[in-house]
Amino acid sequence: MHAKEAADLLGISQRMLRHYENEGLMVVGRAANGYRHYTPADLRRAARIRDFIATGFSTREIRAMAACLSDDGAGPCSGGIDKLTQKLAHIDRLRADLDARRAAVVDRLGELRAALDKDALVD
Amino acid sequence: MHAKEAADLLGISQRMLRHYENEGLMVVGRAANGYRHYTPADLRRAARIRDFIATGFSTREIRAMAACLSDDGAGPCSGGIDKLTQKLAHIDRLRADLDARRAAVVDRLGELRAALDKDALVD
DNA sequence: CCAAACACCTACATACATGTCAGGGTTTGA
DNA sequence: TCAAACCCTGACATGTATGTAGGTGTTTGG
Repeated sequence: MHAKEAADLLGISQRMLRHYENEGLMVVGRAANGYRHYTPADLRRAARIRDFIATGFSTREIRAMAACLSDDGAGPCSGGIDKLTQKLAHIDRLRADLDARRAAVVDRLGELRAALDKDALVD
Repeated sequence: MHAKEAADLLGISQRMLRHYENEGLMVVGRAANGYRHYTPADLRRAARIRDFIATGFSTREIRAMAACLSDDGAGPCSGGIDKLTQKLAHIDRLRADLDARRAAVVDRLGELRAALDKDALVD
């Protein structure tokens, strides 16, 4: 599949897709006319890169754990496990935090609605 | 507590701690001599910011959240129920996003560990 | 009282994600 | 065949995280 369709599917810009290549995170085949051709495997790899970046990894870090990117990424990805585990801790802390804050917001929303209802009665 | 101790506890640099302040993510009290004084609440807030940043959120995004999520956020959030409801939707999307990301990371981690175990058997 | 350790601030520097524009080729449908 | 829609490369631009260095005041242990 061509660049635009791939980018649209992944929800990122063609610019970023090219960026992944420039940074050595993936290699994409070309058609005779020089156009990039994204295979399903390419899409999965790009999606992983996208998620890694969205989760705060730099291209440098991602490159260092390239083995974690391929579908069959069994290889020496052990360094990646540590980093991923660390990242999990961050995410879990955030989740707990968001839960607590969400509860607080829900509470305040309840208060405000109660106040509005009371006002409505007075009106 | 002073800057160095706080930074060491949080595992970040004093530079970043100051950065959080410059970006308007937190306000830190000062002693008479001008030295910053970090309270336990400051430390918790800083830890949250640290985690948000480590997980790929920008100070801009964090700032936008802080305005409507702080305990006393009735002020800046006086826009009322609409804004809060909007924020709530935002938070819920974030939660869903973190859930998905976490699940993906857990899956990936499982695959990698399985692969390592298999390698161990062969050894 | 002095030196080491810390604090403060400003500012320059680097790395990276991303956008966008320029200039130029290719595909494709009407 | 012509225009719209794509593709490509390269370069410049911006926002943000983070380090580091220079210059200077403060604390504190010996």
